[in-house]
Amino acid sequence: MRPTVHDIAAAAGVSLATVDRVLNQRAGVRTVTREKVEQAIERIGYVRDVAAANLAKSRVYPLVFILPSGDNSFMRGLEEQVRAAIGRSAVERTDITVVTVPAFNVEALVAALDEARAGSPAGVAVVAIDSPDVIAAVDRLRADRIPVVTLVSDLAGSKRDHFAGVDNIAAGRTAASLMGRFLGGRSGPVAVLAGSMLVRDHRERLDGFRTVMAEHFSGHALLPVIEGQDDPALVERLVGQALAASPEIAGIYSLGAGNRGLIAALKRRVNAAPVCVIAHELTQHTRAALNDGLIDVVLNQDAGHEVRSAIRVLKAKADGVAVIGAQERIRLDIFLKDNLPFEQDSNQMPAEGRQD
Amino acid sequence: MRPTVHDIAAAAGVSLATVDRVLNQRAGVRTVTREKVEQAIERIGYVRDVAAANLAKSRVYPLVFILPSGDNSFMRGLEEQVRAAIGRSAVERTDITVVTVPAFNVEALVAALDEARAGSPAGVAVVAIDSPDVIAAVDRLRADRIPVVTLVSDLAGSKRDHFAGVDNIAAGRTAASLMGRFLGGRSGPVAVLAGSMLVRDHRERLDGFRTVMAEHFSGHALLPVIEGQDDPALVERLVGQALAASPEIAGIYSLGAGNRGLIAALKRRVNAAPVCVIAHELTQHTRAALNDGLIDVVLNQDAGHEVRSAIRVLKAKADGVAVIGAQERIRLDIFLKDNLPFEQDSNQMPAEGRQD
DNA sequence: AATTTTCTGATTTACGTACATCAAATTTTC
DNA sequence: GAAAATTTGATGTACGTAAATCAGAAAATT
Repeated sequence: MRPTVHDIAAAAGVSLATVDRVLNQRAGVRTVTREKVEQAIERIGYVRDVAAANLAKSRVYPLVFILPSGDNSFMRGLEEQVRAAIGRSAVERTDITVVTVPAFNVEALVAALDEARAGSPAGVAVVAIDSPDVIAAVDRLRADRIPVVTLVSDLAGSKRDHFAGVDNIAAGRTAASLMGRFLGGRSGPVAVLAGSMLVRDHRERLDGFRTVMAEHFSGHALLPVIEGQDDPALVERLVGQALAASPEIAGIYSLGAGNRGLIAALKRRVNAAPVCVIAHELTQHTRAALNDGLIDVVLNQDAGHEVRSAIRVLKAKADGVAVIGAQERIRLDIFLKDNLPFEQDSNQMPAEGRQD
Repeated sequence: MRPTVHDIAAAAGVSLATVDRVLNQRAGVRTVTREKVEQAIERIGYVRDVAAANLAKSRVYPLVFILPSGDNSFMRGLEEQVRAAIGRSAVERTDITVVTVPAFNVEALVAALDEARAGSPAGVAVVAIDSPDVIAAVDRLRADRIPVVTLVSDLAGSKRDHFAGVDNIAAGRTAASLMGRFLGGRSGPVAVLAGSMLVRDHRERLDGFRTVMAEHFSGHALLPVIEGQDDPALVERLVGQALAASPEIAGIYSLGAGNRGLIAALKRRVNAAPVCVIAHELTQHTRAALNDGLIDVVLNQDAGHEVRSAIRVLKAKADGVAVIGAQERIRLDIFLKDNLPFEQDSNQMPAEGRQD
């Protein structure tokens, strides 16, 4: 049987009330007594029963998720996953608010962070923009002891507790490695398509990609980066221009969003040499393009995992409790046509999960 | 506020005791009354507070994990992950027993399954061998209403509740796709190294690999499958012979274990043409070989995820509760040198997880 | 209509922790 | 050494559910 607070009291030779004062860091305990209790806890190996504690506290975790608005498929998928988590809030004791702010807009994001802070939630998850103002806003939250998790794009230099997203430098390196090998003997330059250099994830992917291309595949020149602002229409226009200007392009690495535009531009090409295309994020568009052979590789981060991980971490931080490190590492999925998972409605409960 | 059992009682106009009888399917409630209560539950949207229920029940989940013995690195890693889970058992209310049986030994596995059954645990997780006797043993467990999850290798045709492992056909297809593209223009046959055709995961990987090679890369002949019994010494000998017999080999797909032997055989080659090597499972050996350029790709399944998923599913099945489907899908990791995760001791708690 | 059987209600205790109150004991301060 | 301040103990209630007991009501059987 697992030891309880009563066992601590007996082992330390004090009353239950004193144990409670020590456990919940309440005032009114002499240092000697406190140490006696702490030693007893150590000795008998007491671990607080979090479920019972939460029950007694009627604990709920008010959380705020701040996401970019707009019709970026990946971000909408992310939002959908947050809403799925809201559906589980009764079970998970969460009370989640979703706030959306215009993409790449520092001011709006700072305002949203400060507003979240005013509500003093148990934690905040945010898709960060890399800017000193945002860092300051995040640090204000931390100063109020509100845990913060960055989602998808990290915020280096801030005091955020955790980053729930993939290693974007590794993602860029992987893209380059696959690109170089898939191109094999073929020659020709490689184009890079990004959203904006304002967000850290895009910058990091580019860095990783450039490094490996230069190191191992220097035969392929890199064309100047195309910044498409994650906007399909703009992307389509810019990629069309690039393909027209350099018909000998051998590969395209799309490290941001707006892939609908890329796919449209690729479809318009006729009788042209094959291009190796590597893109990010598995959406209905990239999935279809992968199946059609228009895209060769999709690098993906599982939005559902990221959201669930962010929630677990925020709850743990709010309780000052440990986290299973390996479980919270978000992995980079590499999808070829051959290992595409079956499409599934993320809100749908699996048949196997029904009550007997 | 979330509705409780008291609210059901009030809404249905019955007593708490009756509600309890309905909720816990105890006898002594007329059908009409039962329906009245069920409707009330539906109407007010009651969800059982699992934490409180478990507390009241002092519920623990005795689970049995049955794994192959031997020095297969992946299986030992799996066992380590189970032991890590045992370390969390106080928090997770589990009581896990690990049983190891000789690999590829149907009789021993059946005996272990029957012994587990005798202890009437809350669930059993098993690395299955594909055999009618094993199917029968699993179905005996299910007949006793003991949930069964197959781990790593599935057991088609059995009544197992769930499979915690990767899609091995997709894994084989992916291996072939990468192999074909990495070989690019190069010619030469491809060798396949398996452990045993007794286990379903190996057969499925082979099927997937053959299909895609035949479909898209028929220029590369497939040499007869080498069965190395997952034994490094045997593998080294057989691969050495194969390389000597067919020096023009362009690629090797190792779909089983015993990769230490493969790596040793590769290292012994000098002044030979490059061979594209794709192997399964990230262990210290394959990791080193990947870094050294001896192996090009490692396909991996995360043992920690599989174990945690198996536990979650078994607990959920034992409680007759739904599971988040997407969370329990075990993904195929594709590792190149460039996206290798940092090595980390799986038992080690991350610094960030410590108490403040 | 009387009896047996089956259902339902009322009530209590328990799970492990949190939190509050009040009295009693111990220290500290002057 | 007495008064004041601090520390500790004893006790009870609460969280939401499980499970048990026993009395009483309703239904089914004779």
